[in-house]
Amino acid sequence: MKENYTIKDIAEMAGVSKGTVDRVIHKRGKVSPAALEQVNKVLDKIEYKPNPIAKSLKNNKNYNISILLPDAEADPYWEPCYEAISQVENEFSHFGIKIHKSLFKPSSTKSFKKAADAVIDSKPDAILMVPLFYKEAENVAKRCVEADIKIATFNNYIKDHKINFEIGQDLFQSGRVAAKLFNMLLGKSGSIAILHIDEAFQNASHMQEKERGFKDFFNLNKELDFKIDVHNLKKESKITFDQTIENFLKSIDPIDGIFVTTSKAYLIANHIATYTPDSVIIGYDLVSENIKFLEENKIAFLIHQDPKKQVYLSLTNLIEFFLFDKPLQESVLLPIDIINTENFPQYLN
Amino acid sequence: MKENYTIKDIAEMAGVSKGTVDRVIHKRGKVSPAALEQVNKVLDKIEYKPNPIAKSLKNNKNYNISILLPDAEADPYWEPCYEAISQVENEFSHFGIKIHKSLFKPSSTKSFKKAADAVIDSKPDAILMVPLFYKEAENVAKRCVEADIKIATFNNYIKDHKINFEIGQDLFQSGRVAAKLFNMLLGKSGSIAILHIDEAFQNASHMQEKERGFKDFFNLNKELDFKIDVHNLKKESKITFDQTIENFLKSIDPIDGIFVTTSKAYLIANHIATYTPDSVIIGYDLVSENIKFLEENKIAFLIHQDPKKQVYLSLTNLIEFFLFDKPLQESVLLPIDIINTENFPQYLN
DNA sequence: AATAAAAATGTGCTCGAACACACATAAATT
DNA sequence: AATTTATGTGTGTTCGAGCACATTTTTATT
Repeated sequence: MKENYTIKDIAEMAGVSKGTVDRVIHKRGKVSPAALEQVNKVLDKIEYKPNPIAKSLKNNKNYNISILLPDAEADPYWEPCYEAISQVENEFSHFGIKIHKSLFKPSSTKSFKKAADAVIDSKPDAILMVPLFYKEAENVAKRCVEADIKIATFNNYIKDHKINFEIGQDLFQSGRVAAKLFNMLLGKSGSIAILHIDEAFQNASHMQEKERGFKDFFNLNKELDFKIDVHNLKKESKITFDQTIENFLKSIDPIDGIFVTTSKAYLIANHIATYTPDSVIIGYDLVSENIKFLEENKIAFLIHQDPKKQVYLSLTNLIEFFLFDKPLQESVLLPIDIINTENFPQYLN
Repeated sequence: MKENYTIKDIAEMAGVSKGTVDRVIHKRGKVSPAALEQVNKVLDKIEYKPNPIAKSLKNNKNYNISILLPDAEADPYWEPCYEAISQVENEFSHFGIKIHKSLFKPSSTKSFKKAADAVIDSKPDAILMVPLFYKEAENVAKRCVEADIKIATFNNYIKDHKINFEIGQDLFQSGRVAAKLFNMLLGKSGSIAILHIDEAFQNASHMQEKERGFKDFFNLNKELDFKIDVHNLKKESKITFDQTIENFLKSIDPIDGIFVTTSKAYLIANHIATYTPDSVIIGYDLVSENIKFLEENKIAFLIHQDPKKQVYLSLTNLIEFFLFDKPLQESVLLPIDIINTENFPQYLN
C-alpha cells in the first residue's frame, strides 16, 4: 500500500507486458478486454503514480518562460523582481529552464503591446506578466490560450478564467490592515487623507480596492469617528511631481493621518515636517526611499506586497508543473506584511 | 557557453570515451596524463554541471527523514508543524521520500532523550529536531555526525557547527519589534511588564533573547522614558495555572503595556478586563486562543514565528539536497511577521 | 623477444517512463 | 483453404549519469 510501484511491477502482477500496462494507463487502446481488466484490477489496488523523475528525464525538454514586466528604471518597485528571476535562473538552468525577461514602460500601453507581441511570437512555453493594462492583458491571455502557451499573472489581477496561475495580494484587505493600524495609532477619532499618488494612473484598480477596504473598516466600526478625504495626485504639466505634492500639502489643513495607496509615500514624507508634522503616514512597499523615511520615523508603517516572492513563486510553480507535473495552484494570495523600523531587513532578502 | 552539455558531448569533444570523462570528473584515477589534459581542457571551456534529474534517477534511493518535535497535545503551538509535514509528504512521497514523525513531551528531557534514541537507532538519512533541551540536543547532533545522519534544527538554536541546516527567527530583533510597537501605541513614556509565561521554562533562552531585544530598544532611544518590569510566571503547586495568572494580575498596579514572550498571551488577555483593562498586550504566535482575543481587541498585536513555514522549508531544503544535490542553506532567518486583526487569515495557510 | 603484470580505455548495463516497431494471433475477405 | 486485414502483445531503445567489467595498450620482468 505504501510502496512506489513501477510499470514493470504492475506488468508482472497483471501477467502482461509493460507495453500493455502503458497502453492502459495512457488509454492508447489496442488492449483486449481481458488484459484491460487484469491491469485495471491491479491499478485499483495499488494507486500507481508514475515516477516524476523518470518521466522528466524521458521528456528531456527545454522550457522557455518569458516574463513581461515593467522596467525598473521607470519605477524601482520592480527591482526585486529581477533578483527573483536571477535566483530562479541559477537554481533551474541545469534543469533545462530558460527565462527571458521582457520590459515595458509602465506608463505606456503601446510599449506593453509591443513587448507582448514580440514575446508571443517567440512562442515560449509560458508567459508570466504584470497585467497593468486590463484590456491589453486580456488580449494577451486569449492569444496565449490559442497558441498553447501557459499564462500566469502577478501583482495585478484580470478576472479571466484563462489564467493558469495568478498571484498577488488581497488589496481590499490590505486597505483594512492600514485602517486598523491608523485606528490603533490615532484612537477613536481623527481625520485621515487617502492619497492616490501615481504618475499616470496605471494603478487605478489597485488604488480603488485599497480605498474600498480602508473605508469599509471605518464604516463597519460604528464607534469610530473618522473624517476621511480622498485625493488623486498626478503629475501636472509645467511643474515637477514633487512640486505638485508640495502644493497639495500647502492647500490642506493639518491632518492626523495620511494613507498613501501606492509606493510613493516618500514623496509625502519628504515634506511632512514643513506642513503637517504630526501626521502619521502609512504607505506601501519597501523601496529604498520609503525605508529611509521609515527609519527616520516619518513613515509609521509600510505594507509589503513582496513582488520578489510573487515572481519567485510564479516561476517555481510553472517550472515544477513542467518538470514534475505538479498541478498549478491557480490562485495564490500572499500575506499582507506589516513593516516597521525593526522588521524590514528580514523582508529584503 | 549556454548549452547543457552531457558527458557524451564532453567525451566527443575531448576525443575519449564517456568512461574516461567520468573518471576525470569523479577523480577516480586510471587516466593517462594525456587524456586528463584533453578532458580538463574541455571542462575548463564549458563549465559542466551534471543533469540533476538523470543523476537522481540513477541514484533511485528512498530517503527517510525523521522529525523530532513536541507533542501538540501538550502545546497547540506545534499543530501547524504537523500540517507542513503532511503537505511535504504528499508532495514528495513519489520522489521516494519517507517522513517519520516522532513526538516528545515538551516538559520532559527524558521524553526527548527516549524519542531521540529511537530515532537515531532507526538510522534515517536526516533528522529534523526542535532542540528544546540544549545539552541533550547537542548530544543528538554529535551522534548524528558519527552515524552520518544529516541534522537540522528549527524553532530553537544550539550554537553547534555540526548542524547542517537551521531555521528560526532573530529573537533579539523580535523583542525590538515588540518594543517599537509599544512605543508607537503608548507614545514617549509609560510602564510595561515583560511576562515570561511558561509552564516549565523550556523556553528560557527564547524568552531571554526577546527580553534583551526589548530592553535594548528602550535603552538605545534615550528620549523615551519607560518603566519596564520583568516577571517570571510558572505553574505553582496546588493551584491552577490560570489561578497563578490571576493572582499575579491582582498583585500589580495597573500598567500601560504587557509583553508576553511566549504563546501564552491569551492567559493574560482572559483576565485583563477585570484587573487592568487599559493595558495593551503584545504576544507571540497564532494559536487559536490568541487569535480569539486578537479579534476581541484584547490583544493588540501578535508576532508570528511561523513554525509551519519553518518545518516546510527545513524539509524541502533537505529533500532537494538529497534528490538534486542542491546545497544546504545552513542558516535561515525568517521574517518577523506583525499580526493584527486584519491580516492574520493569510498567515494561517 | 616473449610473457606477465599493470595501467588505461572503452563498452554496456541500470534506473523508470514512454513510445516506436516488430511480431503474433485472431477475424474477415477472396 | 489461402491470403489479406485487423487487432493484440511484447521487445527494445531513448533520456544522462554512474559504475562494473571487458578489452586494449603500455610498462616491467624474465
